[in-house]
Amino acid sequence: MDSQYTPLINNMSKFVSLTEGEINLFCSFLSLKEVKKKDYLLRQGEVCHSNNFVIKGCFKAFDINDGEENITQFAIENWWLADVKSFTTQCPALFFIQALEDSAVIQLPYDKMEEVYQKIPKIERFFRIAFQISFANLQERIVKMNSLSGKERYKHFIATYPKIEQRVPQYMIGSYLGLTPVFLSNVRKEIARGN
Amino acid sequence: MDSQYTPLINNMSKFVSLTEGEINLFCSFLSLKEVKKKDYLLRQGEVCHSNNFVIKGCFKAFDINDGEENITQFAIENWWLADVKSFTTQCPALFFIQALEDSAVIQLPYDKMEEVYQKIPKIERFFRIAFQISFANLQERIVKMNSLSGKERYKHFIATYPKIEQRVPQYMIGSYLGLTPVFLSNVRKEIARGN
DNA sequence: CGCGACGTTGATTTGCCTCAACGATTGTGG
DNA sequence: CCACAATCGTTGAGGCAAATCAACGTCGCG
Repeated sequence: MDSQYTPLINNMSKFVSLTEGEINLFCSFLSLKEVKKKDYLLRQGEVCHSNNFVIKGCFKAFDINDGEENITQFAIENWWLADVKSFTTQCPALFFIQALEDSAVIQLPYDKMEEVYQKIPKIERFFRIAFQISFANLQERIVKMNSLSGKERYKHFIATYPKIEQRVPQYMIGSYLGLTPVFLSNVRKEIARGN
Repeated sequence: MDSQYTPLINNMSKFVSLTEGEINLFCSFLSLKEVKKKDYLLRQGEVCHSNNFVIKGCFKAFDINDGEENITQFAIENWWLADVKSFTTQCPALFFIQALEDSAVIQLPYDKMEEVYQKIPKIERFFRIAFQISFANLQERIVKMNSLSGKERYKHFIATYPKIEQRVPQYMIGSYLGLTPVFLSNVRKEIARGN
């Protein structure tokens, strides 16, 4: 086992231990997709046909409201990324997903999920755990959105996701945090002097 | 099968179909807990030992920040409720969970989860689906928190959760939406005249 | 080189909060 | 069964955090 899918297998081995046979079978459902900078992995209104695991590059997931883009998620190497609602129910996607760098993802297609779960129940276990943890993380994020000021949210972000802070423009971090670029610039100036 | 656990079994049958034997086995892991109005199902700092399914009454989940309570979730009949992070990792809970009415929940204990998943894999499938959908819903909630004004968030809330709006005080809905009672009162007045 | 993308700065505006006071309703003990 | 205290919602005045508007400097890139 030393394929292009190794990073994904390593990620899953955190929660489930797959046999050689299971790994080979699982990999037969996967495919690799490269996405050039500024290209879209998904557009609002389309159906999200696959769950994606980032092995290279960086993405943003966002919607557009009154012409303003509103980022809800970043994803870099070893993150899963999808419009989960659209992927789950095969309804039109709420989000655009766009590459911020030349990127690559491993794709797990919706129409193979039932077969995957049936043939390799450990995969369903993996996603049970992954979604459970992801849910807990979103809950914490909501708490912070409601209880912290803009400056506090920014400080928390750069402490929590230093790798993202280095790779994406400030104004996108602002969008993720619900702050304008102008305000974020002022916050950064304040922080630069001692808080 | 016509026990006190029927509402829970009905809820789970939306996603998985259990045999008579599986139902009986599953029910052997459950217990019923009554919670009087204003009593706590969980306190911040405690470990969340069970996942709870509300069969009667109403709860709020909140944390306290600078003495201000900050509600992140309501739960009424047929909702699941837990501090998911604490339940998952058995770390100290971030949330208080308090009954707003005389209530009752069915409890599924953490230390039985592995056994349940092993003996009844369909249960793990159920929670995979449930957490996946819950995750999608939280993602949508974050989008709305970032893109809607206070008035819009309130209008969306009462349209989406009319039953909760009728049962809990306005100021708690405000807390859930990140708004003060004073501001919410003004918003309601505006809405009462035609928007 | 020239243009677009990005960050910064200053001036002004606004959405929402804080503070304070006041009804209305509910509940509770005497 | 009444008196009194909590609880909850409302109203008005004033204040602050963050948005908007506008202009400008810098950098990278076609």
